[in-house]
Parts: sequence; C-alpha cells; structure tokens
Amino acid sequence: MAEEDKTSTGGSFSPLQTTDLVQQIARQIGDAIAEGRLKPAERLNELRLSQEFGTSRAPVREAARLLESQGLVVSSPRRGFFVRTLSAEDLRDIYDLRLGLELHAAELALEKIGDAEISALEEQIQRLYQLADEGSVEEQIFQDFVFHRMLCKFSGNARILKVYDDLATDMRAGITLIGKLYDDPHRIAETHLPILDALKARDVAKLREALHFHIAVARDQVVLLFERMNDVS
Amino acid sequence: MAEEDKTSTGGSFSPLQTTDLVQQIARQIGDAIAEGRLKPAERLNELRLSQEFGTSRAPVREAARLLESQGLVVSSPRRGFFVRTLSAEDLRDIYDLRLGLELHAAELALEKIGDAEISALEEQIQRLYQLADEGSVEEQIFQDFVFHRMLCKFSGNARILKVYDDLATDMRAGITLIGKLYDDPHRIAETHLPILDALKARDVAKLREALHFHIAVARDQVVLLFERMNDVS
DNA sequence: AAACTGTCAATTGTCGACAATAGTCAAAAT
DNA sequence: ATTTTGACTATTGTCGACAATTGACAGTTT
Repeated sequence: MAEEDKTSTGGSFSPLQTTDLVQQIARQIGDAIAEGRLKPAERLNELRLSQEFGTSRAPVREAARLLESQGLVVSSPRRGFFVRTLSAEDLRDIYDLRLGLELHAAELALEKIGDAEISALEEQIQRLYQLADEGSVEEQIFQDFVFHRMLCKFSGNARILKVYDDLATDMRAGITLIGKLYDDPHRIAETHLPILDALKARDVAKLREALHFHIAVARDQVVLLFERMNDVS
Repeated sequence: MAEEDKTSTGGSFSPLQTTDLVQQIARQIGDAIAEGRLKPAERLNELRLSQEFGTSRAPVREAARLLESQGLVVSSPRRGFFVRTLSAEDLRDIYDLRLGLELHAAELALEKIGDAEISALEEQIQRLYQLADEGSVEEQIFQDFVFHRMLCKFSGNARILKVYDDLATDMRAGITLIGKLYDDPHRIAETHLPILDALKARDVAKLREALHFHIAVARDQVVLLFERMNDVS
C-alpha cells in the first residue's frame, strides 16, 4: 500500500527515521492497552502522560485521536479520553468479524499463493508446536496471531490486513483481560493443520470449514471465559 | 456499542449537544474528501483550514489524526497531511473487502431478521426504483449505500457496521472521482431483488450468490472505469 | 439522615507563539 | 543547458498559557 515518494535517488544510504512523536506515543499507548497496562474505562490523564513521555500535551492528544477512530479509546467531551471498555458482546462481534474476514482472506489467498507461502505457513505451525513444547504460552499466542496475519497478508489485500491488525489489538486486549487461561497449547498447534491441508489441496470448502471451526472455537472460548470472569468479579 | 454514561436521570429534557469541535471538523473534512472537494494527494493546509473553520490549528490537527487512522488522509512527517490517493488496486481491495464483509454480514443477518427488517429492505428497494424513475442518479447511489448499510446493521454486529462505514466513505470517494458514469439506474434497482428474495426464502446459498454477483459487478465496473479514467488523463 | 447547593481544585479544550524544516526560486558553476 | 548552491518563504511540530468545565467535597437545608 502506497510506498510513497521516497526521495531517495537510489543511493546506498537508508533514510534515517524521523522521530514522529505522535506515532510513537500512539503505539506505546496502544500497546499499553493491548497488554492491559491501561485498563478499560481508565482515564488518560493528558498531563501525566505528557510528562511521562517528556513532551507537551499536544502530541499526546493527537495520539489519542489516532487511537480514537481505531476504537481503542473513546472521547467524552470535556471529560477526556478513556480506554474503551470491552463487553462480552464486543468480543463476540470482534471474533465474528474476524471469522468473516479470514474466511474471505483465505479464499482470496488460495487463488494466489505458491509453494513459498505455503512453506512459510508450515514453518509457522512448526513454531507453534515448538512453543507448545517449551511451554511458552504467551509467545505462542503471539505467534498464533502471526500465522493468521500471514493468511490475511497472502490475500494480497492491504485493506483486509489493516482490518485484521485493528482486530488483533482488540483480541490481544481481550485475552490479556481474561488472563492466561487457555487451551492446551498442543491442541492449539494441531488445529492449524487442517487449514494448511486445505490450502495444499486447494480445497475451498475444506478451507472454509477448517477456518470456521478454528475461529469459532476461539471465539466461544474467549467469550465464555470473559463472561465467567465478569460473573465472578 | 457502549451507549456510554448518559448523566440524564430520565427527565424530560434532552441533553444539549456539546459542540465537539474536533468531531465536527473531522466530519466536514471527511465529507469533503468523499465528495471530491478535496482531491487525492492534496495537501491539508492547517492554517488555511483553521481560518475557514474559525478555529486555531490544534483542533484541525486532531481532526486530521482522526482521519488518518481511518485511512482517509496520510501524514508525512514535517510535510503535513495529504488526502490519500486512490489507485485502481486500492479500489479493488476496498470492494473485495466489502464483498467478504457483506457476505458475512448477510449470513449473520439471515439468522436474526424478522418481517420488520425485511419490509424495511423492501421499502428501500422501492426507493431505488422510484429514484431511478426520477432520474436522481446521485441520490440513488446514496440510497444504494443505505440499503447495504441496513444489511450490515441487521447483522447485529457493531464492528461490521463500523468497517462498512469506513469502506463506504472510500467507495463514495472513488465513485466521485470517476464521475457520474454509471449503470442503468433501473438495472441497479433490479439487481437488489435477488438479495431480498434469498433473504425471504432464508436461503444462505442463494443469498451468497446474489450478493457476490451484485458486489462483484459493482467492483469490476468501478475498477474498470477508474482505470479507463486514469489512462485518459 | 438524606438531598440539595455552593465552592474549589483538577483537567480539558483551545489558543497564539516560536523554532525547525521543507519547498521554491534565482544565481552561480559546471 | 543542466546541475548545484544558497538564500527566502511557507508551513509544520511542539510548546506553554489561559479560560471553561467537570467532579468532589463540605456546608446547609429539610
């Protein structure tokens, strides 16, 4: 997507990164939300944040606006910015959208991927197994996201990838909220195999079925755990 | 989606709307982009805009940030904000995403809509016919968007609706760019009927097929016209 | 005691200012 | 003639300041 006008004339130097304060701040706040360091409904105190970042309030506010239309924070006039709250319904919506998105992405990908891409996916599944062996649950969750992101990327549709990335942040936040309660890591790795098989076989129906199962299970589990968590508290 | 904490205590007064400068500015700029009043790659001159709005630059910049993560404008450090350019590829991506989104939305909707919703859709198609008779092409395009938005809304998934709205802005911008070259208005109205029929019959396969056809045709037409336009200029 | 009212500190929304940078245009050099 | 250099201007990125508003708390009334 839009590789922009690199003013580079083909020389051997790489452009030094422009600091871009706002983007940096937005990423940090976004990560903090995804990782649960900023909790739902928590208010973003502009002054405090700006002091932590060592800047003035202006870039912090702009970063907050960025996150706002991404849905990560909501603004209430004269009251400020708040970390958006996640309800079980929200999570269901998020996973349902992801389901539709990935079904479509995979279908598109099926038509254009070659051996290289399939190998990459296979490697990624290997990684999931490896992490299951090592017991690195956190890292496995992250690499799971990477797998599905690859699928979206292989659709060749930049817009789909962008929506996936937005969703991923929310899913991460949801999982973080729930805590590390999760399925058996080996089973998680395994459930990716049917997807790969269907891709290899170029079988659309099987692919849809495998993905549908995979994501619906994740959805139901996350929603269930989330509801249970809320009932307790 | 988070109806927020209305401080209203159930009295008979409705809360007066807080001006919310930033949102207002963002909407105006967004509309200007969708309507082609701000052309692709055009620079957003902050000073000029702030003067037009009668404000300072701060709220304009925040509005631009809002639009940025929505993808409507891009920011280049130290160079400012620019209206994003649309390539034929971008448009194809947009319509392909819309296709996947709406297929899924419709499938979800199928499970939960009742007679009231179906009637509403039927009415909307009536409106399309009426506008075709009147020759109101512009308005028909808009009401076409409304029809598909209803479909997304009936999915009951707020997140899907949000993505659709984002896409709609881009599609509008694309159509505006192309100009009013378009299909026969009556045919456009007609192609909505199979969708309605499938919904009435609660037939998922037919529904998918009808939608797929409908949207794919729109996609191919828009992309074709867009490419043709670019070749000429 | 409960509800209401007035006061006050904390925080936001917005502004104008200023340094740093990018683009422009003409003059100089090759 | 094309390219390079060097000022100059327009514009951005960021800051600190200030008025307006909110939420909290205490005092007052019923």
